[in-house]
Amino acid sequence: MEQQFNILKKNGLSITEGRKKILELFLDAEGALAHADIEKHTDAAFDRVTVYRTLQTFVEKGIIHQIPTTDNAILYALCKDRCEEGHHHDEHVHFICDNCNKTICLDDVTVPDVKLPKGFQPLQSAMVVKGICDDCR
Amino acid sequence: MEQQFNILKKNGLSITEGRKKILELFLDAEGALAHADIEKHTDAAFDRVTVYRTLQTFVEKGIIHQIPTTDNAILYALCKDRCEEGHHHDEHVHFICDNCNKTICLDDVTVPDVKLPKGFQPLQSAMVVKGICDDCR
DNA sequence: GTAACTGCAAAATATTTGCATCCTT
DNA sequence: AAGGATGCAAATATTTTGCAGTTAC
Repeated sequence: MEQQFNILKKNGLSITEGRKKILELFLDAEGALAHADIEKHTDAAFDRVTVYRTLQTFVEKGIIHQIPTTDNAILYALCKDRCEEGHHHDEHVHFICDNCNKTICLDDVTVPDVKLPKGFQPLQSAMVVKGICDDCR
Repeated sequence: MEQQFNILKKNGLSITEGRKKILELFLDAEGALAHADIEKHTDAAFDRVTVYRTLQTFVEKGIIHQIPTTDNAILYALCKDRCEEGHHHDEHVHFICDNCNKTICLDDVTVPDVKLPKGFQPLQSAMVVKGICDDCR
């Protein structure tokens, strides 16, 4: 069943090879992907620039979201149902393994609310835990 | 009182102009600084490469820590007492204002523990909240 | 004096932009 | 046919590395 097709259609995007392929990667991926991962997995079938533009489009449409990291490499991961255009609800925790370096979306672990100082209004929060993942111990 | 001097001394680093100046910036700064901020504030008095190396050294020594962001620009901020060499305890929440774009260390807000799935061993966690800061409402 | 630190040059990487061409609708 | 998407080339920006000269201790 062409899930990629539906996602693109629903967001008013043209159905193209590149978009379908990149979307497929995300659907298949366990965790999050960096720009470099995508280039690697598509085997240079698409121009580097196209990958940049596709990722940017997907983020704008709310199909994927960005995950903050401390190593100058933005990670991207599929949004779940609650993400909508222009308004992400990226409320699950991400785990980055220090050993295998994979990033895993812990969909079942929600980001806890924190009490902010007076005057701070939260709109979105993200949490990244580093450590050793299940596979690497 | 030469606080910069003490910090460098304590960490076994040579006292140099560049290090003192960059450290001073962090001590004065409200929030976190990006590499670009530092270059701007030092008015090109130091080589770009020196800034990179100084920041790297400070991170290694546990004087500053990196803050994850989603915009391909690592932010740095002074560590508090609990950071030690090679082992950061960056356990407070960071707030990024959608309006003024400043990043603020909420030193009093600690990152809550989350219950991870079986097999995942946490070593370090970071939390970033985006929204509107106190000054911008 | 010696080891550590810095600046310069240059290489390696990463990202953005403009434009002509091709594809989707 | 028209607008959007892609590829290519090139401009920018960012980060890393090597080495020679300088500085802190």
